[in-house]
Formats: sequence, structure tokens, C-alpha cells
Amino acid sequence: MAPRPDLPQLLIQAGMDILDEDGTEGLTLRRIAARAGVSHAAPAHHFGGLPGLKVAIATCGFQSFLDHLNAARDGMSDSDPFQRLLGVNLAYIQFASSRRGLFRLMFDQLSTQDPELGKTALGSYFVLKQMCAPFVQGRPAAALETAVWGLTHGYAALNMGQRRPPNSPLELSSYEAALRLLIG
Amino acid sequence: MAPRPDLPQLLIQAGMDILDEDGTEGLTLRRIAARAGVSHAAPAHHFGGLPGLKVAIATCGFQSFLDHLNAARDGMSDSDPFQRLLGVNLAYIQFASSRRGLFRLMFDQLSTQDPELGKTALGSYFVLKQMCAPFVQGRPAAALETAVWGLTHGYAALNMGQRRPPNSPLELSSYEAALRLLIG
DNA sequence: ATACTCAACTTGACAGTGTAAAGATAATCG
DNA sequence: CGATTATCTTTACACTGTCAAGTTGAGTAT
Repeated sequence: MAPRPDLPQLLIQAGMDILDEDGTEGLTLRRIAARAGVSHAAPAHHFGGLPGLKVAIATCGFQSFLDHLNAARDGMSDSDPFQRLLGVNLAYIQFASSRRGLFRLMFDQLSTQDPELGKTALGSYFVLKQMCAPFVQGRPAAALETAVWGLTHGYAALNMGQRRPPNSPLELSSYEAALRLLIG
Repeated sequence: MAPRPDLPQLLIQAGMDILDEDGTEGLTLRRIAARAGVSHAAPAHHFGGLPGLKVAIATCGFQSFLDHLNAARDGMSDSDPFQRLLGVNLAYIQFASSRRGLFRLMFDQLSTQDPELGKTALGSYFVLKQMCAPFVQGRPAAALETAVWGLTHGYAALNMGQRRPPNSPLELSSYEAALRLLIG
């Protein structure tokens, strides 16, 4: 039939909507296609199959993730390095909490070793790396970055499991204390 | 037909084997049943359906996880508290690396809020809590435990993505340095 | 001992899934 | 203008989880 303009992006967006509404379980090729208004075989032409489409959604997800982190960084009036690092990392955790399905898919798909996906994902790491820079004082930078990254990601991942409100004060203050210990 | 003795445990074990061999994708109800030597409808009698079976596998997985951590703790001759904490946490990371499919399923299923699953999972937390105890010096214990737990889990989760050999020296030394920073 | 009950398991059917092959249509290019 | 090619649809197939109905076998009450 008539080629839709930019159907790939439409499919990716449909997939993201489904992820936000129904989680990873609801993400099927046929539902994505139906929501985009095309037949169930249309996606294969652009992404090869469901695995390829998932990689594309994950890549787009990492792009949104990066935008989210950048927005948090640039939208902060505070100039204290710790507050800035904390702000970006809270954005990290908040993204994982508010977009559970997408977040899960993103890091699941990392194991596919897709080059473009990996490159996009690395962008988020550089933001964290940048925010960590003020605290590298003679110490090995990689160790500090890995520590902060691991702590933040672990906190985000563990927090995702529970169906707690995104900004439970106890947990967030606990994270802040941990981060303080780490960069001390 | 003749009731198999302890079919539930047979099914759980079959599921674990499939997870170890083919990962999360290969874990289907029909394959589990076939491997256990029963018809595809047999599992429903014991677990309700695939979701229930997955919860059961995850629960059993957390039990194995706990055994794994306990074995690491009890099999250490070292008496230095840091080395003991490090040893248990490396066992945590090693389990995640060597049993990717099971580990992923375990923490995925946490969101089901199943009581027994939650209780079993909490057991692993207590081991970490126990190993952290020597380092709580007036500081709030929960913050330190959350920090160590988050760091370790985050490191395990991120490490799972890459298809790196389980004990890549750079990454492990990086983790050790991070842990040192944290408990300093 | 015999009939009853009931849990365990099988069989068969159904809607839904991803993928592959073949056909239709529209845009592009020679 | 005609041919070609990419895009999309249709159709078919094997596989999935779940449900309903049937079968079997062990235990129980009378």
C-alpha cells in the first residue's frame, strides 16, 4: 500500500507508548503494528523482526534517557558540584521509576551488543562521568565513576521492583547519604 | 495418569535448567513441561499457570542465591571484615554473571509482590546486612547497607549486560576500590 | 470389599504470538 | 510511458498460554 512517511519512527513511538501503558509483557509485534495502523508484517521490512524493533526502541529509549539527564543538568540553578551530581543521578533514578518498562527493555537489549545501541547508551555514561569530574582528586577516575554509576543504577533497579511511589523520602535520603559516603 | 512424586520441584528444576541453557527467552511453559516429562497442562495444577511457575522458580532461585552467599561467607578463612564483605559481594556478582537468566528472572519477579518470594529474597539482604555490621560506626546502618547493596547490585546488573568474562580483573578491582570508598 | 470422591494428569481446542512466502500497490527511474 | 523496486497486505504455519472436558488412580467411608 501507500508507504507511510517515517513509519519506523511511528512504530518505535507506538512501542514506547505500549511499554509505558502495559509494561514489557504487553510489547508484541502485532500490537505495535496495530497501534501504528499497519499490518503485522510491516515492521519486518524496516527492522527485520521483533528483535530488531526492540533494539531500535531501546536505542531511542537511551536517547530519551540522555535528553532527560541533560535536561536535569542544564535546568539546575545550583552551582554546588555535589548538588549537581545528585540532581542528575536523581533524574536517572526518576527515569527508571517513571518508565519502568522502557528502562528494563533498554538495559536488557544491551546484551545484543548492537553497535548503535551501545554508542547511544555510552552517551548517558559520559554525562555521569562529567558530573563526577569535580570529585576525582588524584584518585583513579574510572573507579569513582564505576562506583557512582553502579550505586545509582543499582538503586534505580532495586527501586523498580517495589511498587513504591517514585520519590519515597526515606529511600531518597538514604541514597543521598550513600552518594555522600562515596564521593567523600 | 500416575501422580509423579514431587512434580512441582521437578518443574522448577526443569525451568532452572532451561534458564541456564537458553536464557529467559527460552523459558516457556510447554518446554518446561516437556523437559519434566509431563503434558503441557500439568503445571497449571500446581502453579496456576506460567506466572505462578515463574514466581516459584524465582523463589527457588533466591534460595540458591542465599545458599551461594552463605557458602562464600562460611568458606572463607580470612577474618578481616573487609575481605569478608568483599568475598560475599563478589559471590553476589559472580552469581549474577554465571546465572544470568535466573538472576534476571528473580529480580523481575520481585514486582509481583508475592509474599513468600519477598521473604526469601529478604534473606539475601540479611547476609549483606550482617557483613556490613562491622562498618557501621555510629552512622545510620540503613544508609550504609543500602549503599553497599545498591553498589553491588548495580555492578552485577551492569556487568550482566556485557558479554565479558565473569572475572574481568579491571572491573573487579574497580569494584573493590569503590567498595573501599563506600565503607571507609 | 465395594462404591464414591477427588486430586493429578492428559487430550483437545482456542486465541494470540513471530516469521516467512507470495501477492498487490504506489513511487521512482530509465 | 513502461519497468522496477521498495513498501505494505494477505495468507499460512508452527509455537505459545489457557481453558474445558475426559481419564486414571489412590484414598476413604460405609
